[in-house]
Amino acid sequence: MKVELVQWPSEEQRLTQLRRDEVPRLVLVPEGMSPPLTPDVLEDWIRLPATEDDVRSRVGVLTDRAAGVEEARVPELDENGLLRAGGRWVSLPPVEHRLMIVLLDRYRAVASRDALARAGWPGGIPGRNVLDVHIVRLRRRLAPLGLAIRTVRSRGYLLELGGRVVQRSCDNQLR
Amino acid sequence: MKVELVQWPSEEQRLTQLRRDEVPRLVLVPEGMSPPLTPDVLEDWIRLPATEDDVRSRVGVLTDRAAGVEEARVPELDENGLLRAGGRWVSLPPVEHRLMIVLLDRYRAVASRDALARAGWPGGIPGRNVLDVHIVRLRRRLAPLGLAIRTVRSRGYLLELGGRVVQRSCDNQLR
DNA sequence: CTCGGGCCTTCACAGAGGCGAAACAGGCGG
DNA sequence: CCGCCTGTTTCGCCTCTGTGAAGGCCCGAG
Repeated sequence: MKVELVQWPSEEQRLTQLRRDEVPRLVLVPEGMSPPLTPDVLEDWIRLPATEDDVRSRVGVLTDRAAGVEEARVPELDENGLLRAGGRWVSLPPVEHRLMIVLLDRYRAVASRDALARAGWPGGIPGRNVLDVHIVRLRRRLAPLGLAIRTVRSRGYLLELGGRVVQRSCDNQLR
Repeated sequence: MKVELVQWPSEEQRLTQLRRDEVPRLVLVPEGMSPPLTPDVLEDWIRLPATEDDVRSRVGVLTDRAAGVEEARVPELDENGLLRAGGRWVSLPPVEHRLMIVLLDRYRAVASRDALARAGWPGGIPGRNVLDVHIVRLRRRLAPLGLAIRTVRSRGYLLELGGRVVQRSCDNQLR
């Protein structure tokens, strides 16, 4: 991911936004101004005036760290129905667990409604609407992890990284 | 933990040592010299000459990060039932001691109710509800240490750092 | 263009269980 | 006698799941 350069303190609002979106950023601090400090590993700052090499150095380190964070965002599902992604986790109930196995197996590709239905209900699908409902529930559960299930009309569903990590509320979901 | 100041490149060997020991460190880089770069979050560098304030700022951030890393360390339990975590400790009664051994063994992963029951009562589980009650008691004892036991419904429990993480179903809340 | 119908999304509800937690009782050691 | 540890009972909330029903979106037929 690209590292953003932020003027301080003139672009304070933009900095807040970038922090919330977990975008790596380098804050440019003019002489005599005290820097904004945070333990966030995706943020660094540099005192102006600075050489281009020094800026490049700090940007490079931030890029490496962002790559590590990105790596951690790849979801993993364990045998207990625990889904981990982006350093967070949620537990999935039995049905959603089975659905997620299929979605992860086809990660970033389409999982057909049929395959999902067969995986979720090996003994036969109870009702025509059940799958839809469970997809909705799964979506809500996945949102806090930054994952999203996209609909591919009349084909199936597709699991991928969501737009951005949504605040820990279930009300605002990404569509 | 104290942040070490390292001259570069004269103290290169010391820097290697500090990296290996995971000691937070700030590398002092003379003008014209390129800094040693690493994605390690416990290391930072600053270009000389620098003001004392700037050094203090970077040292402060490193201190915060080191505190975070320290906090995240796996809790330790000795054979006498003394549990240490986050700089504090509590003593655990026999049953809870045995439960905690299992929880720590599966730290941050699910420990099944079954495994916990077998560990807590090797001679057989007295009642069907005992485990729940002891988990509640253990929770209360662990809270002051910043540890939390999360429920993974119908599967077991999971020990992790307590605090702000809230994991609930998104479905039935707030109607 | 407009209408009708798939195809999805989401809400509301109810039954069945899992779990949480308080309250109570017995035992043991100081 | 008092305090701590342990087991038991009980009450009630919350979760999981399936079902019904009310739209919304898109596309082809007319």
